[in-house]
Amino acid sequence: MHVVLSSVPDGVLLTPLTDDGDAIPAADATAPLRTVTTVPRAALSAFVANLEESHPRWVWDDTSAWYPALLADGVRVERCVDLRLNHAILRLSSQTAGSSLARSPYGPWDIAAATAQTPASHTALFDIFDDEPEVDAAADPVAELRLQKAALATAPESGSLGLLLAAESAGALIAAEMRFAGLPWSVDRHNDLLTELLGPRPRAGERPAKLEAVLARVREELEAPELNPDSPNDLLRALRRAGLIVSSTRSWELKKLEHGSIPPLLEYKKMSRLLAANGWHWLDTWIDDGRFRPDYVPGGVVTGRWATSGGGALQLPKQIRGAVVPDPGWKLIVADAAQLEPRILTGLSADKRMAEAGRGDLYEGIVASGAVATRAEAKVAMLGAMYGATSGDGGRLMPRLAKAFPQAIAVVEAAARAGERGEIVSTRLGRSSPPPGGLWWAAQGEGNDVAASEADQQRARGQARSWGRFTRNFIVQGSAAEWALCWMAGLRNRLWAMADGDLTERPHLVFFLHDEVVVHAPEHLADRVAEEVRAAAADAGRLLFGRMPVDFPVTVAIVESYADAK
DNA sequence: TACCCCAGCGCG
DNA sequence: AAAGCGCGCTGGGGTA
Repeated sequence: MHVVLSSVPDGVLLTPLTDDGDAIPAADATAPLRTVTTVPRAALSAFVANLEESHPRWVWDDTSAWYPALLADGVRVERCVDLRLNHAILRLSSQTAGSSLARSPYGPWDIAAATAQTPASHTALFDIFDDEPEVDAAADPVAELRLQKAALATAPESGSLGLLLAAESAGALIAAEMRFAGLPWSVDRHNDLLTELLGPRPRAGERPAKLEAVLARVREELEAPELNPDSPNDLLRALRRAGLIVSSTRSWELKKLEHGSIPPLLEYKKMSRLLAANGWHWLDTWIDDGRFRPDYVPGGVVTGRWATSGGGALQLPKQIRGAVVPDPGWKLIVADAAQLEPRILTGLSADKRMAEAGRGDLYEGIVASGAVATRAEAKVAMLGAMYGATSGDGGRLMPRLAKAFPQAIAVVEAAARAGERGEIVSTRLGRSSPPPGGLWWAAQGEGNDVAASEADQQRARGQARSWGRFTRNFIVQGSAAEWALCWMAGLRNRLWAMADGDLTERPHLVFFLHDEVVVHAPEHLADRVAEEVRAAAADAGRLLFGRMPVDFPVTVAIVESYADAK
């Protein structure tokens, strides 16, 4: 059974539907909810908790708008349909391009997708709007659900695409649950780490002692007593005045220089970054009650990866991971999918030789195949293949990979060529890349014009290749994101089944980082959690690639601190 | 004051 | 090692 939730003036409207999206037949006396019902807001959680016993699929416009209030009332739900997230997938998927949904004008269900994409350069969707689209208060979730079901029915691979929709929605539940539970964070540990690395917390507006000390050395070496090291302009001028030839103040460029100012300057940059990004101010702002609660944004990246907003949750530097510690009597189980993206490529291409190389450590396997000499080379070559390296070590080594594993490399090359032509590519489960925007097509048009200048042609070629690198990576990164969603969704169910009680009394997910998860669990269950993590990974591999023998090994660490995991 | 963009760097 | 994917965040420096 589906139960659709929507807001009405006097509360929440609940519409029970069959799994096909039809009204519950009058003759069906077994349905737990048989008629459209209005429930006051204050009574919603209890009503949902009660109905949850019959395992319905809750349907709502936006999980992040509905679920936190339920969680706050102690209500965890098993399944949902997040209409906005699923709409975004169906709107763009090549598989549903002919559906009514894909052909309908842009409306309220597109807002999430459009706004999520505006900061990036992928403005294809947003180009369609002249202005911010107006929110249609009457956007009917029942009608939208039916539109989505009809769209899915037109998909040639409706099983895969349906799996993606379910996984995306499960991800939305997980995101809300992780925020609710929070990542256990020790303010004291964090403060200790900062004090050790930067010196004691300074008064407002002052630099910590250790920063001040290295800065003094930089100023002395550069003979620039007034230098503002945080201003790239100022710093660049000072470096040049000292006779150094530099084009920027990037660390990797500075590292190549021989000068007394460089070591303290690099130290300063490292420390100053920590202070600005994850210093005391961050601690005051983001840690509440011993928990870090970032705002996860499922589907926030075009490829289907999650984004976060606020707190920089996906960029927690390794330096401060020591502050992530479990509650007393609990453990952190940190699990990382080893070499996920190359293994995803193995599955996408069904390359048996690469699958064989991936029996153990994939990079060692590539070395053993004779393609390259060292593990480091194997890694660089693999990354080069997936990102589209054209020069450097990656560009040099990638052709050797193509020789040893032609089937796998052909898949990313084909995706790149498609992108260069402005075509759409899709992930394993059917998430499609956005089309290139109007500016891109305009540049191609100018470059192909008979009267095109050399510069026009170069610009067109450059942009075409750039879009090709995007589509090349899209199929791998996007399919990896799907694998990770399936992994987490499966793990979520397994963890729930391990114990009784509220969400945070059982083993539960507290962090997710593209190919890595952290579970917070009572100590006596930690070993079993580790097993479930591995089993869920194997399930995810089968969900995406069926009986294709691709291994997805997971490294698991049971630790007292996130910093202790590898 | 409010916003915008850039440079730089953290993560995968 | 420094070119090749996807992000978010900060402080500087500019404009309105």
